[in-house]
Amino acid sequence: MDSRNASSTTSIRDVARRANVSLATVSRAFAEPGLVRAETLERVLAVAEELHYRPSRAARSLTTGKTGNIGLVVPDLGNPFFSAILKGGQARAREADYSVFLADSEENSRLELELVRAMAPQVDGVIICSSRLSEAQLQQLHRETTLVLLNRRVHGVSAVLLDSAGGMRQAIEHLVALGHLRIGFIGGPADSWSNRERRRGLRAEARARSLDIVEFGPFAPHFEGGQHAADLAVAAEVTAVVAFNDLMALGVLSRLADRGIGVPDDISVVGFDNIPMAGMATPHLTTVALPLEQSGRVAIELLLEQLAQPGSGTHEQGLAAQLIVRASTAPPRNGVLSGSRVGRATQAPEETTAISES
Amino acid sequence: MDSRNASSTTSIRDVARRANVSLATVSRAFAEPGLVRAETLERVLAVAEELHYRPSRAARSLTTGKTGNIGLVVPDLGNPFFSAILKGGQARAREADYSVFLADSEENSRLELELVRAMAPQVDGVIICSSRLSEAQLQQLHRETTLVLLNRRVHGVSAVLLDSAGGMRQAIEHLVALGHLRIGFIGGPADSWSNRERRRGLRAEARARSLDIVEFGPFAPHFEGGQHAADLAVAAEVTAVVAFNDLMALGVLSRLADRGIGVPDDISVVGFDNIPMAGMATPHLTTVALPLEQSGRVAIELLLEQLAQPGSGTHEQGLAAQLIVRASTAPPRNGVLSGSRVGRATQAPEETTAISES
DNA sequence: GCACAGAATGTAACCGGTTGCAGAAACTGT
DNA sequence: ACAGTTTCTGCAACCGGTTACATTCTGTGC
Repeated sequence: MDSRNASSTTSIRDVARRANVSLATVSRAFAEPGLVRAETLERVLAVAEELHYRPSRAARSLTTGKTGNIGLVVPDLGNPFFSAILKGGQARAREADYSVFLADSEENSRLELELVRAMAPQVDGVIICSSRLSEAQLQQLHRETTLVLLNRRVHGVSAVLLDSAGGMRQAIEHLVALGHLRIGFIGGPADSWSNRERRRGLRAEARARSLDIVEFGPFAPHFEGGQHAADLAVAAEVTAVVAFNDLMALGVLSRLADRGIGVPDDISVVGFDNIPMAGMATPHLTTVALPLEQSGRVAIELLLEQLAQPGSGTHEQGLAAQLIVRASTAPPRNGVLSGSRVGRATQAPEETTAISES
Repeated sequence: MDSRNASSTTSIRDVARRANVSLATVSRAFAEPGLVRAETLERVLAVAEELHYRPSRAARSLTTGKTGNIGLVVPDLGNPFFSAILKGGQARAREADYSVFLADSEENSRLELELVRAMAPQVDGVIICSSRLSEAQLQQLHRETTLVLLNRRVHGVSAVLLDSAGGMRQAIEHLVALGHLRIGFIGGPADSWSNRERRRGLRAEARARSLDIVEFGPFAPHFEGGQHAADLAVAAEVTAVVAFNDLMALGVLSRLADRGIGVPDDISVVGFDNIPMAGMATPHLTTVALPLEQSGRVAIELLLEQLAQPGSGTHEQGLAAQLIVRASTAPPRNGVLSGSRVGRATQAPEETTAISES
C-alpha cells in the first residue's frame, strides 16, 4: 500500500551499473561535469534521467560538509515586516538552489539562541533578523557557524542594515516642513537595534532643529502597543507622532479613530516599514519605506558570498529608507487640542523595561 | 581566522575512543538508551557532553531514511493568512523536534510542483497549503512522498479542512438577519479549493433563502483585487458584499472610503479569515474567523501521525469557522443607492480565467 | 561450580555519495 | 610508429552514523 520511496531507492550505483561506468564517473557527471567526456556524460545523464535518479543531499553533505541549506530566524512570523524579508530571502535562496530552514523565535532571545544552535549543524549559515541577542552572544554564534545579521550591527559579523536613522530624518524633516514643533515618538522594543537607530536619528534631528520631542515606550511592536500609546500621545499634546513601526502606527490610527480624533486634522501620524497594509489603512499611512524583500535577498547574497570565500572579511550593506507621503500627515491645527501640557519631558528616560524575556 | 566547524568535527568516534567503548555503543546511547547499561550510558553521555558532541542529522538520515525535516509550501508568504498557518505549523514542528523547510510557490502551480519535488528527498513529508495542483498531480506527489494538504480535499490524501462553507453560511445568515436581500460575492482564484467551497456554501444558502446573489471575479486574492471589485459591487447595487478573503475585503473598504461610500451605512462588507488586520481596519471588519495557527499545528500533527504509522489510512480533520461580527455590517438603508440594476446576473458563469499560471 | 538464558557490548557491513591517486585512453608532435 | 602529454575513468578510502549478527558478560537455578 505504501509504495513511496520505492523509486527513491535509485542510487548512484544503479545508474553506474546501467550506464556501464564506475560510481565515480556518475558522481562527477553531476558534481563536476567538465571532468567527464561529453559522450560519457550524455550517456550517464540519459540513464540518470531514465531512472529518475536524484543525488541525495544528505549523502553529499556527509562528505562535502556543505548542506545546501540556509537557516533564517525571525522574531515573529506574524509580523508582515518579517514576512516580507522572508519572502525576499526565500526567493533568492531558491534561485541559488539553496533551501531555507525557517524558525520563529517568538521575540524571545533565549529561544533565539537555542534555535540558531539547533539549526547550525544542518545549515551552511544562518541569517538572523532583528536579533535580540547580545553582541557577545552573536560573536560567539558566528564562531560556531556562518552568520549574517539583518537589521543589527555587531563588530565582526556581516550585516545588512536598513537605514532607519536616515528614514527617521526624512520623517522629521517632513513633519517640520509641515509646521510641527512638538512630536511624539512611540518606541518599540528596548533591545531592538532598529529601535535604537530610529531613536538615534530622532534625537540627532531634534537637537539640530531644536524640536520638542516626547518619547513613549517601550511598547511591544504590535498593533496593541500603538493603541496603548495613542492615548498617551494625545495626553501629551503632540501635534504629530512617529511610531516605531507601521503596525503600531495602525494601532494609533485605530485608537484615534475610535476616540473621534481626526488624522491628520488633529494629529499627524507617521509609520515605519511601509508594510502592505500601510497604504490600505484609512487614512493612507505616511510611512518610511524600507526595502524589505530586497533586504532579505541581500542578506542571502551576503551569506552566499561568505560561504563562497570564507574569511573574506565582513561586509555591511546599507539599504536606504524612503519616506512615502500619504494621507496621515498634514500641517498642524493652529489651536491646541485642550488642557495644559502633560506627558513625559523631552529627555526620555533610558528604557529599563525589556519587552522580550532574556 | 576561520575556526568554525573546528568543533563540529567531533564525531561519534571521538566519543567512543574517549569513553572507551565502541562506536555502536555510543550510537545506541543516543538512539536507543535502553539498550545500554546505566553505568555505561552515563559515562558516554558525560563524554559526549564534554566534547560538545551532537549526532549529525545528515549521517543519521543516510541510514535511517528519516530526515527530521518537514516541508511546508504556501502560495504567498506575503499573505497573512499563510503567515499565520506557517507560524502555527512551525511552532508545532519544533515541539516535535522537526525542522521546517519553507517554500513560497508564488501562486504558481508549476512552481509549486517543482518545489515539492525538490523538497521531497530532504524531508519526511510535506504540507501543501491551498494547493493549486490538480487532483491527479497531488495523488502522484503523495506516491512520491508523504503529503498532507491544508485547505484542499483530495481523495486518498490526508488533509485539514477549514470549514469555509459553514463560515459562509454564518456570514449569509448574519446578513439576512440584518435584512440584506441582494448580496455580492467577490470571488478569489478560480482554482482555489476554498474559493469553490465558499461559493458552494454561498449558493446553497442563497437557494435555501431565495436570495439575490451577484458573483464577481475571479480576482487575485489581494488588496487590489478588492479595490477593483468594489466598484463593480457598487454598480451592481448590492447592499452587502462578502469577499473571498480579508485582504480583498480591506481593499473593498479602502476603495469605498475613497469614493465616499459609507460602510456599513451604504454597503455592508464581510471578509474571510480574520487576519490580524481585520480587527484593525476602519471600520472594524466583520469577518469569518478561521483557526489558522491551529490549522497549521493540526496539519503537522496529521503528518507526524502518518509518519509514525505509515499506511494507517488517510485522515481528514475539519476545523470550524466562526463569524466575528464587528462594525462593517449593519442593516441596509431603505433607499437604494441610485441608478438602475446593473452587474452580472445571479447565475454566475463558471470561471474560466485562471489567476495562477499553470 | 556449572550450564544456560538474557543482557551488554563489539564487529563489520552498509547508507549514498565524494575525491585523491593511479592506470587507461586519446591526442600530440616527430 | 612511438614517446610524451593531456584527458578520462576506475579503485578504494572515507564522511558519520545505524544495525544485524557475533561475542562476551552477568546473573540464575541447581
